[in-house]
Amino acid sequence: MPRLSQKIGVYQEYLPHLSVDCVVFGFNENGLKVLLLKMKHREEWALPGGFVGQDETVEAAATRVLQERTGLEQVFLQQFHVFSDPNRSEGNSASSGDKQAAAWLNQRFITLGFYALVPFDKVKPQPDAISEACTWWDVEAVGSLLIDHNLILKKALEAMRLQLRYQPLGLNLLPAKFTMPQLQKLYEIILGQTLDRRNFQRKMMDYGILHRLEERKTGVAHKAPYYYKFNKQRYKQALKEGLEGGW
Amino acid sequence: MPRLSQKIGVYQEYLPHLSVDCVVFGFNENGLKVLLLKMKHREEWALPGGFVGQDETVEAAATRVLQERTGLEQVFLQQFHVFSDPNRSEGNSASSGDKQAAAWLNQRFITLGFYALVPFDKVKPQPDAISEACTWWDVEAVGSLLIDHNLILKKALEAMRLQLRYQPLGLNLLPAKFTMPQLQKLYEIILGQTLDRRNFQRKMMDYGILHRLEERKTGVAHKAPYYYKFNKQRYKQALKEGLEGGW
DNA sequence: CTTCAATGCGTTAGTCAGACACAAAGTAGT
DNA sequence: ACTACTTTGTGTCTGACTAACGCATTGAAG
Repeated sequence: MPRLSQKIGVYQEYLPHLSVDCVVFGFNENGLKVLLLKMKHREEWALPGGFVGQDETVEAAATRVLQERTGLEQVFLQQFHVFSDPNRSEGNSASSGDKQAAAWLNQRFITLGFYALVPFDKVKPQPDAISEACTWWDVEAVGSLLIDHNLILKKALEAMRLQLRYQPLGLNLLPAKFTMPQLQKLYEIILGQTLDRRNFQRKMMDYGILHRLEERKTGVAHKAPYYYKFNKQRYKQALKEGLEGGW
Repeated sequence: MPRLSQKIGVYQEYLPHLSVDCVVFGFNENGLKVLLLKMKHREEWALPGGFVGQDETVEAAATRVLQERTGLEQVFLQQFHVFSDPNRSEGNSASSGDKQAAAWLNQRFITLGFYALVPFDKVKPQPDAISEACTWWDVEAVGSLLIDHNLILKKALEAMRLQLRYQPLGLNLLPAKFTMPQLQKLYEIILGQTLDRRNFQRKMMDYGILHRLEERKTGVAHKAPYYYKFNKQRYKQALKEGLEGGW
């Protein structure tokens, strides 16, 4: 019975009771987006998720899930919370025809929440075997999600906005060369509020993680903005040490 | 992972591959302390840890571990990181006589890091079944710990100091009534730097989470300081909303 | 009752964020 | 080509907050 053992083998590759869920954020001019999956035979949409291999770090597992859904190799990934309510999957028993699959899916799962920041326009959302769709949703327009995924999304948003206060952001979301208005738009969309153009520029430049190029953007209406790029060394340093003094 | 705060022979009560480790911080006049266990037949000290029950949240598991080691019921507990390097327990195979125990302990473990803030003088450290000692260590004096526990401790310190910037702290570490110098000492010890007495007082009072009592401390040399207590309602509100504006 | 260390309260200078003004640049329409 | 309009680059002002420090008060010790 090679088929059966193969199937069993698939799940045996993973650690039981443990899953990862990824809140994948992207942004375009219309707002902050999150990548969601529509499961077959289910009403609700869900966060892309997966399991942890026997010999894999949880970061690697999340990266793998992300690679499969978005095609992206290098993304900014951050673990932010562990969700472990024993009843979190209440009322969501799996109804697969495959008994092995059903048994696996009906376990109690403790899930590790990750959020990722990805370049919206470089992502080609791809559904997995058990999904019929995989698309971007406006964060504001997300309805009722599977299990506790609404809670996971909410926590991810909080964690990301908090992190924005003391860590730089943008290296993994913007092109190598970008303009100040682009960067500001990113911050505004993530924070959900408008910011003063001039104060924003001063603050960002004072952080010392940006370098202005001589080159200006061409082909745009009105005054051509300068291009900027991140000083990656200082950027990484700021990631470690934080941006603001505090005490 | 030869740390075990539970009885032998009941491993099926726990989820496999998953553990919790608690970095328990306390403080006294001499500095910031961390609670460590000395395992039997082992050189290194270790963080108190345990496993997650089949029907238990990870927070409940950490709380249970803490209760067993410190006797405390209500503590400030915070999850801060998941440690999942497949080789993290490299070179630390369990050598228990109990084969069942050895099999359990030699699993690969993904551990959930929690840090706790507890009132130093109310704790009665108690070793578990497989430990010969459980005592406070000065954070600065901690030597080489079991497995990756030095890394866990380092990450916990970073997470706690970061959290201090935008959340109030002290409710769970200080007596109900305390003086301003006491509170300042706490902050100085946790942050690892001295602070200006007068500016500290102003800043804390401006947060609006403190209430000064009429009562003054008695029996002290020199001028008697006022007692303060936390306004618990505002304190909890500040925990949720954060202390500083940012953007 | 003098000394002394610690506390309570206040003052000043420097820094930073927020709000806004104005000049420069580039496109589009006439 | 000229004007109108929009967007960007830079500077200024004000209020709030932080850091640094001065000084009087308190209470125990000698």
